[in-house]
Amino acid sequence: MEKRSIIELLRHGQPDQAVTIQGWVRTKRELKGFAFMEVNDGSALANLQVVIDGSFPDYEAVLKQITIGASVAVSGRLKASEGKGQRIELLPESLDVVGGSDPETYPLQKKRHSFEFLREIGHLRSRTNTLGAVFRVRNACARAIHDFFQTQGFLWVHTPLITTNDCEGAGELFHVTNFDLGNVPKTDKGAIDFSQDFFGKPAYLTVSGQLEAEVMALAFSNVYTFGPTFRAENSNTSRHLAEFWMVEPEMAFCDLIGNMDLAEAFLKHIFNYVLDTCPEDMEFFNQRIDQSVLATADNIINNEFERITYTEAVRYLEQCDRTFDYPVAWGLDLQSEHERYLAEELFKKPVIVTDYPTEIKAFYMRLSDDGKTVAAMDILAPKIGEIVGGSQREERLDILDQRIQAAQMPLDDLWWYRDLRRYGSVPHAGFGLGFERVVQFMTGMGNIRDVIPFPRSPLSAEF
RNA sequence: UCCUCAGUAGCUCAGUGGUAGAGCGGUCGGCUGUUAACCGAUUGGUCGUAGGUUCGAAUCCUACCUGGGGAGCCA
Repeated sequence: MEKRSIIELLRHGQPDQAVTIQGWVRTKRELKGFAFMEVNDGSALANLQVVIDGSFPDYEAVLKQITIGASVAVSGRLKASEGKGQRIELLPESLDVVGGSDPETYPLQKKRHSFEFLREIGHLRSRTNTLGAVFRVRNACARAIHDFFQTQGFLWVHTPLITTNDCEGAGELFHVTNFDLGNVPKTDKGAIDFSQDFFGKPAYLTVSGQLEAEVMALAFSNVYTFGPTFRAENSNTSRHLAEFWMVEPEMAFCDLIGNMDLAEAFLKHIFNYVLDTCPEDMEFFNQRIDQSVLATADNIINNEFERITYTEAVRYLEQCDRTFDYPVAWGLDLQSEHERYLAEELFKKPVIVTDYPTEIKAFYMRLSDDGKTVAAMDILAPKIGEIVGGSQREERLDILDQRIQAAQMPLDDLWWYRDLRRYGSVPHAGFGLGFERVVQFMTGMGNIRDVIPFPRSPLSAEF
């Protein structure tokens, strides 16, 4: 008998087919003279129902071992189900309880648990319907990302996780050191002597692969990074993690329009791919988590994103009949409430806001001819807020240097980045996309800690 | 980090100054097709921690810890 995944049997299994399955018991229902056991192997949201007849060898003893969470291997024949709710079921000829599970202490029950509780049992929560669906969708998203870029000839480049460059401009950094923290070398003046540290200078976990991605784009034309990034911000929200994954494409010979076109096509592709490959999981989210999930996906796929400039956005906000907690004025950054109004209420779909004031954006963004704005773009999604942030990069060395100095950053540390503008500089652009936020947006999950298997956030890194 | 709400049985919660409760789960029993099965019984608690007020505190006060929601920062 061949081992089969449960998803394969649920979709294509035929009556009388001899199969072996391996998985974990989700639930057991005993009746007079026979019992139902539902087995899940993670391949699908649905379980395969195994019907154990009272005549099964050692029926009583076997049934006692079949508890929620136990692992089992079952061989037998499929048959058309007599009951409603499933097309086929399995009649066992042999049934091994591979690993038992004490029902007195196993924390998962046949009922709905709060996500807060499930986070406390991070090693077991992936065995639940919701988290299982989340991580299958997460996998599909990751595959869609590679699929999108690879078919368009982008090179996946691996940028470093450890960096000695502390001026990437985003957030607090985690230090990387092999110092004995109880006995850190000091200079004569009492400062930490980083010359004795592993890299001979301060090192950090990266907050972005963008600058290195630019290096690679100026050799391979179109590249993307996809990997973890780290922020030591003390952010306690449902949208922030200390360790999260980011996708950062970078295109040479590309301007802001090309950047926006790519970002929009990219998001549409991911949604299309997931709807295509995880229909049951998406249906589950739509029923149990957020009843707008499928409509949202449809909205993304079938509508053009609204494109407005920052200046227009400010005008919309000033003219609307809403009162905001934070002021709206040209030159001030958009607040969460403003972004939500634009995406959720005014346009009711993703909005791309472009051409932000120079002062509120990073040094590497290209200065526009008006001298007041930069070629930046943010994609604002309903409920999630900023899901994509990107820009055309400043390719002119003299202007880049002015911007670096205006940001009070040392030119020397960025010598290699500036060199890119000295040798074969080209207009280029790219964006960053928070991977977990896409999964959040896609699934409707309210807390970002529930769309990554092992979330890291302030005071929390247990599993 | 700020604002705000919460912490009581394994889980979800009720109990707002006077003998610690329910549902679910677990266990035992019943039931010949169940679907979060159903029916009956039973099990289960240092009321987040430390102080304080009071004859008496789960309940009121203070501090701290942890978690949720919102904000800032951002992706």
